[in-house]
Amino acid sequence: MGLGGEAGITDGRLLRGARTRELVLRHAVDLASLEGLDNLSFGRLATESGHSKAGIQTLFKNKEALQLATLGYARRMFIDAVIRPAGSKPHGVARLRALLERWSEYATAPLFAGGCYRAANLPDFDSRPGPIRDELLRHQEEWTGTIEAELRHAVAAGEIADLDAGLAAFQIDALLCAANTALRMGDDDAVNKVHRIVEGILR
Amino acid sequence: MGLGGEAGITDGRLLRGARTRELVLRHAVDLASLEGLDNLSFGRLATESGHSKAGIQTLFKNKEALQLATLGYARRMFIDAVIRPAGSKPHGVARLRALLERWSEYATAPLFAGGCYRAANLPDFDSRPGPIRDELLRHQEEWTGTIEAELRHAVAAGEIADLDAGLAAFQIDALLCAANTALRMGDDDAVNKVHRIVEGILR
DNA sequence: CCGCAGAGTGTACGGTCGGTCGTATGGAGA
DNA sequence: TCTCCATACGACCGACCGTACACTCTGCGG
Repeated sequence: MGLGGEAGITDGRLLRGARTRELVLRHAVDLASLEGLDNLSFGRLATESGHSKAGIQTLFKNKEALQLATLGYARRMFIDAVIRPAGSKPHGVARLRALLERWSEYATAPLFAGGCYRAANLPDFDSRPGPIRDELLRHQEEWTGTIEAELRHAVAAGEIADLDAGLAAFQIDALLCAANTALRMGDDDAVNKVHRIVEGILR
Repeated sequence: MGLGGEAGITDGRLLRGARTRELVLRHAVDLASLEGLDNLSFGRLATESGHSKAGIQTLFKNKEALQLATLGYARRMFIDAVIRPAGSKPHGVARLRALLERWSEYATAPLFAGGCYRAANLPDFDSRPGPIRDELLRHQEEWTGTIEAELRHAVAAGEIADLDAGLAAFQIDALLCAANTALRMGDDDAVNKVHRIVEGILR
């Protein structure tokens, strides 16, 4: 297992690095969802992972690279927790419902300590151009793209009435993000709200 | 004019304080919408406003007090720009449309340099209990509450079909927040998207 | 065996942060 | 006039930040 891509590594040195890199990233991803990507710091990650600050820095060159690595790891966790499991369902409303179901668990249960990493960090970086914003936007479009694709399948199969798939995907993602922060604020009914509204959209 | 509440002050000392306080808050509000409330700093505000760091600190005691003052000032700006102008329209869909129209301008034009201050900071503080989160939640409920009230008026007057006003308000606010970050990411069509979806909700 | 390379450590540097002193200025009120 | 008080300032503190440099250790390839 492991999301670090350490599968094909035979070199013991690189493998050791990949292991601690993943161990650190596991903490970093929680911190990023709790307090934001730019509240990550080498010193803090070092203390909480039992390594030295300089050691962490050799693994992730500079802070921006650390942030990008954290983003990549979070994306892989997201795919494993939400997108891949839904892949067993057939295209259309079935897979769409599976995606939303997995997303609800993903946003509720402590996969990330602070909820969805995208919803937590996109508003932070939407006014700061740069590689991190670009990467976040890429993840965002990847997610809304999957929703939109399943909506198109559903329409093509006649499972739901004809609609603007792109517009509906935008709408659904907006609901999910709002539900994510509502959950953090103690609104336990947020998931139910999304469920009701989306069922209304699917008629 | 002025949002600092310096209207009834006759004491020259307090009046001078209120003036620079407002001058500083004007900068603080832009910074808070651009980079978040906790990226505010006394030193930076001091440099950009031409005062000394200690001088700013005497005006706002704590950093937390500075953040709360900034939140309060942003709220007053929001009310002046969005809620009050719509007050001239009659209750129901008319005022609701006016609210959304003003909100679109509010999120597009540079009233706040980084867009809606609430949408920018709520995801930041949703996992950090404390007075700032509480205040943000209060503003949020105040806003969704006004939307919900107009929806109820519209239903009662028979202007729109019967619906769950609370649920619809949650939905509309979700769309507005999503549109706000979409605007920052360069999606010029975001406002139009919201318009189309909301018109669908109002049938 | 040798030399290279990556992981990991220790140390230091310059900078910014929030916060706290002591103090000076200048209006308000006695 | 004298006292009080809020504004405003400069200097300073300890903490943390990101970064850089000079190491040691260890496993790989020639």
